[in-house]
Amino acid sequence: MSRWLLKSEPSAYGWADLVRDGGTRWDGVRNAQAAIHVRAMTPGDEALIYHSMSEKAAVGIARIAGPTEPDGEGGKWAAVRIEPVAPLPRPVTLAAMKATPALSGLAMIRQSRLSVSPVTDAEWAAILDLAGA
DNA sequence: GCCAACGTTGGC
DNA sequence: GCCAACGTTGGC
Repeated sequence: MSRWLLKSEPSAYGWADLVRDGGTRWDGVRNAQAAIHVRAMTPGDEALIYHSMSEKAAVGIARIAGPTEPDGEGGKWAAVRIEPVAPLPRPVTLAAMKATPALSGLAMIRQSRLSVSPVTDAEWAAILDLAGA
């Protein structure tokens, strides 16, 4: 099982929307590197939902709920269905992640514009620890 | 509001 | 195929 981080602007679509909907099709990714990550997802993988811009914090855990599907014209891009698993006991801010040595290599930190990025097992554990889980 | 990072577009 | 110009994202 792999682990991921999905970035979203909460005013566009956030954790609360995901919970309300019971799941959603995560589409509209229009970045080649991010699309590679989407295509690498398999059902059962887990993903942190991170709110960018105003909040800058990871807020919940979602599960990849289906196989990746073509997205966009000609299926050039990829989308995947996700479902909410649980909110983090407390949000983990970007500042907290940056202040944690174990997370210095986190893909999202190294490349802030990447909207879909991998999270290693060790990084995942460190983030859940910060979340009080 | 500004700026850095990065991607894309279009002229040559 | 190169590169300048421009657009977008997202942190600060």
